[in-house]
Amino acid sequence: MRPDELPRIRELPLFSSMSEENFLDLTTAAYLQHFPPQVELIVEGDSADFLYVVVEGTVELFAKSNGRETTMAIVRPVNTFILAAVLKDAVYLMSARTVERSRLLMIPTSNVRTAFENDPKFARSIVSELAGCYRAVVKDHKNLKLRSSVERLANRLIKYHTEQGANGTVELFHDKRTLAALLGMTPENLSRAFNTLKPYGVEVNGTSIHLTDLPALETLAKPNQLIDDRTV
Amino acid sequence: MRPDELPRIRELPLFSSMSEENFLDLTTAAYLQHFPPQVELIVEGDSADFLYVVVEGTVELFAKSNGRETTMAIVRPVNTFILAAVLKDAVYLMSARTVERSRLLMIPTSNVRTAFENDPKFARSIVSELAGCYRAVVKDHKNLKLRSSVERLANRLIKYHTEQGANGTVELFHDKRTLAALLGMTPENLSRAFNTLKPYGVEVNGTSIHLTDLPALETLAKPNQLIDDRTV
DNA sequence: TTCTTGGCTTGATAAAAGTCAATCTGTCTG
DNA sequence: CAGACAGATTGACTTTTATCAAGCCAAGAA
Repeated sequence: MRPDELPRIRELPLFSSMSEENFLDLTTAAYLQHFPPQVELIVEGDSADFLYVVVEGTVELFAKSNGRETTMAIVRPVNTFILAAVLKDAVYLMSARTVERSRLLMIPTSNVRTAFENDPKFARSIVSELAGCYRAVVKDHKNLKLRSSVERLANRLIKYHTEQGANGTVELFHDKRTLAALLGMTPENLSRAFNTLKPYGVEVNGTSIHLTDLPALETLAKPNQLIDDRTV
Repeated sequence: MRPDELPRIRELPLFSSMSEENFLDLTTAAYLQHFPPQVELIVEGDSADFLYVVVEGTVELFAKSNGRETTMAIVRPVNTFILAAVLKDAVYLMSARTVERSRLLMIPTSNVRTAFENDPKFARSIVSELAGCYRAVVKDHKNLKLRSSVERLANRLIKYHTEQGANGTVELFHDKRTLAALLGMTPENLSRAFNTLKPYGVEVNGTSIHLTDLPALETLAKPNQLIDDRTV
């Protein structure tokens, strides 16, 4: 890893409170690497060798069963993935691939666990990160079980809109087929869901979406903090 | 708490490796209490006051949104619930109610976090427990996104069958409406799904189910370790 | 016993979502 | 520039799932 990149990593919530010594132990063992788009980083069922941190780019977590495939999550900077498998020394439950050219920090499993034992503050950060991941999946699960596909799309648009500055425009950072899989529906159905939302002020232009009647959209979507708010 | 009950708690994976001193600190602050059936223990949105451990009985975790309700999980002895909310000092994402008369250990949030700071071995157990919870939800999510309702039922029956000794009989420890909600379908649809499975050797008798043709059922269900195996 | 009750099942129907095939559209490439 | 291509959309249709209403059945109460 280039030494000038260390400070950026150091600032991440996961690492900011640990001791300098333990941070160096972790990072000297780690790799910071570029990957081209569409590279399979890990395959579900393999044993966990590295903890991954997305420093730049986008990573898709997906899962397969019985010939079907679905997107589980999109990981953007700066976030980790497959932390739970690393901590349990278990096999991955999800596969991961890069969506675009990405820069990833890869920390060997054993170093993560050593740092966890030696540095109580790092242990605290790990737990906070892991609990956050848990709560994110619970929210996804509630979303899927309690809402129709049109409602999921509407709420997702409102969520992105808020996160992107609430200026009337939403930019999708992944293609629509991925959005469809993320929302648990087919691409065809996503198209139709967008049409259903047209009367509620949703104007689609490729990956750029204008929301011209947010109150109407919210009336339909009925957003719920305990599902849609990332920070809760 | 009665002193003769301490040893049983002590043996739980979550507590077995922590120091005697810290264990006593935790348990003197905790309450071990009986609850009748159908008591609402916590409500989603409330802030996390206690970590709960189901010592005896059954607890249902559920969530509501926009007038709809679904079962998120059934917690049986000996397991914890809402650990993530406690560790993040956040609000509950799920509500909980007793299904039958149950005995629960309630540990105040602040004591859990103190013990986490003071006892590295307890911290290790907490992380293992939390990672396990995370992986359980990921499996549930995969189950819901990658399978039809009949497949979910078939796999659930196989799972229970394995866990209960694989002797040809499965006993449901919750009523069918709860099973339906847990599997993400309506009670009517569960009834029909059981009918669909009749040709595959599934004989229903109230809450007791016989599996007379496991190979056929497995051919239909296509069980997947990375979804169905609790221990992976 | 008879009545009531709640959970379960069944049937008819409707809505939601998926599938398949065809078409469109913008981008890339030769 | 034309052609190829991938992603997106649309239409027709099927399957899956939900909804609503009615009936069944076993357990508990009078």
